[in-house]
Amino acid sequence: MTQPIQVQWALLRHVPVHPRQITAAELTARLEAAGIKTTKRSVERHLNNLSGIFPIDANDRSRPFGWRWSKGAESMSLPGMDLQTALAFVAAEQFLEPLLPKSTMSYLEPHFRQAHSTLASEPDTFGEWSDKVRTLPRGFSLQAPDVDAEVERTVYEAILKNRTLSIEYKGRGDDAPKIYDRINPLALVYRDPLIYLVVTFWSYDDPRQLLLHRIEHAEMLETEARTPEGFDIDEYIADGEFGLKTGETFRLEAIFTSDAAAHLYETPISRDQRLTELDDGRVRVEASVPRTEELVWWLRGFGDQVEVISDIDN
Amino acid sequence: MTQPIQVQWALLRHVPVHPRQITAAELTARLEAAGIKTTKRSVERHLNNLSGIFPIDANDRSRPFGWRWSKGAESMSLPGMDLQTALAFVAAEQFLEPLLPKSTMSYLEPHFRQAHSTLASEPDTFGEWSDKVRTLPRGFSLQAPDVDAEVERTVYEAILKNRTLSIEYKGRGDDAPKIYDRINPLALVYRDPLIYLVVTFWSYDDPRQLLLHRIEHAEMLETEARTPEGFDIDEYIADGEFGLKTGETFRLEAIFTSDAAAHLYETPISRDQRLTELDDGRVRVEASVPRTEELVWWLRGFGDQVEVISDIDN
DNA sequence: AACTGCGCGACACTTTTTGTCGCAACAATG
DNA sequence: CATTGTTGCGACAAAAAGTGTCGCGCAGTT
Repeated sequence: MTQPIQVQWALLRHVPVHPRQITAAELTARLEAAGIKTTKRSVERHLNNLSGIFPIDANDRSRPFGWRWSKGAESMSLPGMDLQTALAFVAAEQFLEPLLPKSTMSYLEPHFRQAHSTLASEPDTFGEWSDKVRTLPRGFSLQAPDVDAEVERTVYEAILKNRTLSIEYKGRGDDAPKIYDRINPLALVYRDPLIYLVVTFWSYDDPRQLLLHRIEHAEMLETEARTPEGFDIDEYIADGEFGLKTGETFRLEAIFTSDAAAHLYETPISRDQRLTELDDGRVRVEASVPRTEELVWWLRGFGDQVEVISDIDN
Repeated sequence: MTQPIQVQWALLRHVPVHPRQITAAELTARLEAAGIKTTKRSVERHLNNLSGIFPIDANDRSRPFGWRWSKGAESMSLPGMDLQTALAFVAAEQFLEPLLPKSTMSYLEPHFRQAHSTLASEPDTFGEWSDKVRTLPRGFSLQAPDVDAEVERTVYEAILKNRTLSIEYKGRGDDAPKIYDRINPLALVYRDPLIYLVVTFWSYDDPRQLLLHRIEHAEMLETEARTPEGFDIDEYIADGEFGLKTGETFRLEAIFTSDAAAHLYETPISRDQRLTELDDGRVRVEASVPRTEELVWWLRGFGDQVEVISDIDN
């Protein structure tokens, strides 16, 4: 017979979070599949028991009771979070905030909360940890649009299960959403605060991009999605579809003012970067880098603090 | 009497990860403090038991056995990770990779691994999830320096416990590290892939910045650290110490080419942004934004695709 | 009104857990 | 090298918890 803790542990792991739920019978089957043999009755008893210790509860509106983790349930990690991990999470949280839409962040929220409470409960700490940690993201941050949580859930599930979708999509400038039926989700591309869904319509083969936050409603269909022959997300991106054409590697030569060059000592452009201080105090930089839009952007950002010698515009 | 699962759970939470360890006696005390009354013997028995189910083991070299989570122990979260959370972690991982030094990322690693295995074991999935998710970080990415793991651990602990440090620091251009004794760690600032440690030396009051990856060795001392009167990390940053002076909010007016303006429809500069399409197809943008370096950088990045009308240089 | 599926109490039985005691192994000490 | 204090752990009996099975009664549904 399996040890009770094992059973309980398995149960805790198989109970889903709030909106979803699972019946005792289903749980019994899952445990069976995982190699743990029990009866439904025992599962019921365990669940009742555990609900007193962990934030899980039964939804007794649906007749075969639906078990689930309570709404605001904290995440608990094993092994318990240590100080370093907690700080890493705090930094991650601050960096990600402008990069991910709120709804996506909300899934990480329990982990961030756990990090906070770990730091707060660390013995011998003095003063507020939150007065001591800051993140300064580089770059200008734009306002992130919100993604509908339900849409996000459905789309994610469809893409992983390779199913077609029926969606209501409101393009820029459209007054009312249009309905698209039988679209094939191919890939999900996170671009700063935007999430793109790469799809094909119907039985067409040319991939299109949809913005996740413009999808107003989504429904997963039963039909399996069709991926056009030879589609490869990396190739698709490399083709410049997201304005990110990756060119060949070339030798960049530029002269930076000493201020502008300062951080190149800490964070080189490339592994083979060479810095030479010139007589006038400026710094000559040589490095092999791929010819990308991002590079051009980066260099332009310096304004007249940098003089580019090699031909970057191609 | 407390339920056995509660005891076991508490034990699992209090056992530290590999390099650190804890004795059965100490654990008993901790549980006692947490309101769980048991005997050392029971704790021992539980630990022995749990070690068969979870990756925890006893270091039997030290005489009072030291219990700990095994070296490569996977992280296990409760509630179990669902699909959405797993995808959020994957996106987070890809975004953070260029932003955090390796050693910091390594603390998040177990969670990323858990996300991967969640996605891999999701039932009914078709094809590889990793062929379907990509992140395109904006901005040019530089090479991140590595931080010594031991240094990171020590510094983090010292800053949270408000203790002084003794460090060996090798400044840029220095041949050999210099030793600084009795420095007071004040704050930790994450700046893209760099981590700054804001400190004061000795009994001086002016804060200085050290780069974490330039610290070659660190030792936490017993003495309590001294924070200079009135030090506030936010003020310190706002003073422009990290090249991020935050100016007052002003009205930005600029004309973008329609290509460059495209994403402003999705991600506005500010909540009050107003876009007007001009007769020549270009787009006039008006928005209230704080006058920052980052803004100037961002605008310069567009090159001649944008014509700035308001005076941004102050 | 009859039916059906489900939660749950009850029961007898099995397995775990618990506190206590004591022994053997070990480490440090004189 | 004997000694002394500590530590892990086996043993044991009592207490508690977990298990499989059965069947009653409560809600929806037909």
